[in-house]
Amino acid sequence: MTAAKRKRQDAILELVSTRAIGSQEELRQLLIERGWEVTQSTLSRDMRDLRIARVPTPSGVRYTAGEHSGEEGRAVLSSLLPQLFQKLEFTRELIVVKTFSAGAQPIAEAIDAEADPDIVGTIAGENTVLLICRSEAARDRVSRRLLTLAGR
Amino acid sequence: MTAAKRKRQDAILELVSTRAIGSQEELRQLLIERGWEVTQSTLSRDMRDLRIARVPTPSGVRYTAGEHSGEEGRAVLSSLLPQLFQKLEFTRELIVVKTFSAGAQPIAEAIDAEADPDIVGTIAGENTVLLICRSEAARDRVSRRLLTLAGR
DNA sequence: TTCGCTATCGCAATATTATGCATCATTTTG
DNA sequence: CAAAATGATGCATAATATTGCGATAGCGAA
Repeated sequence: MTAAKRKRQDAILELVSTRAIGSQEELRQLLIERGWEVTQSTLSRDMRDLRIARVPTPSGVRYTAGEHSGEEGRAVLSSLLPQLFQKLEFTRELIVVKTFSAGAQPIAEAIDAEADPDIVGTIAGENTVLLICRSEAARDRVSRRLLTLAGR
Repeated sequence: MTAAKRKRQDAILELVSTRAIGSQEELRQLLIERGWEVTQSTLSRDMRDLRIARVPTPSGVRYTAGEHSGEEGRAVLSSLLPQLFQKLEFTRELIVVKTFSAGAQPIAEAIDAEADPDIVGTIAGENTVLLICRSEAARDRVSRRLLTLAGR
């Protein structure tokens, strides 16, 4: 696997988990805008490699990257947050992180992976992550850090 | 929804979750063996209704029924809206749905349950639901569909 | 039952995705 | 470094999936 291919597939995963993409051709355009010029054939193969599923919905087809996808080399919080973070609110020792669609799961996993002592646990829905912190002080530390990592 | 269609879709869900099916044509054959004679077109529509995902793997394509399967989401929303919907307005990629008293929460939940890629997220108050859409085009699709489901 | 309406479905045309093969690039070997 | 081996990609085309539209079946009203 060449470096170029790996980076392109990273870009694909990021795009797919960030936006609602409806065809390989559409994905191709987005990649071209970002400097990756490849044909649909290649994307078809990339999609297979990455196990990206094609899900038909009432309002059109959408691609989604399942748990299988980024398995090797799990994404770190600092690369995920700027992409997926939407906003954050808190109360007491709880933090509610709003993400773009389908962003909650990967972010929660990345947070779990850090095993931050300030964080008791996480619960992830579709686009919302609930963080249970150790204390209100912990909540402050965590929320500040998340905002920083997200680039806010 | 006719009884025949419902039963056929039940059969499809069972087949898909029981076997490794690689194409709609293959599924068609299995259905024929079981007494359901329909064309691949119909199966394409059933797959969409049931949100059955098409997952490419190194060893071929496979269909999988996720958690979304079944049409609870649609059923709920389509039964809720005619009851609770009052009116709808929008601006940019936002839609404001006005409902009758206490109608916002259940409608927002039903919408969330659909995981429509056009919708970034929802916020529900007492009788108002704010829908954040992916784009203005998405907003158009969503608002049209809501009006239809509501019977307007 | 008969009429009128809506949902389903098949057919054919389109659109989208997958793949065989040749070619070009990259890495490995000697 | 040269040659060979392996990997990646484009092109053309096959395989699959989706959709517009007209036909028909199913359902409720009178």
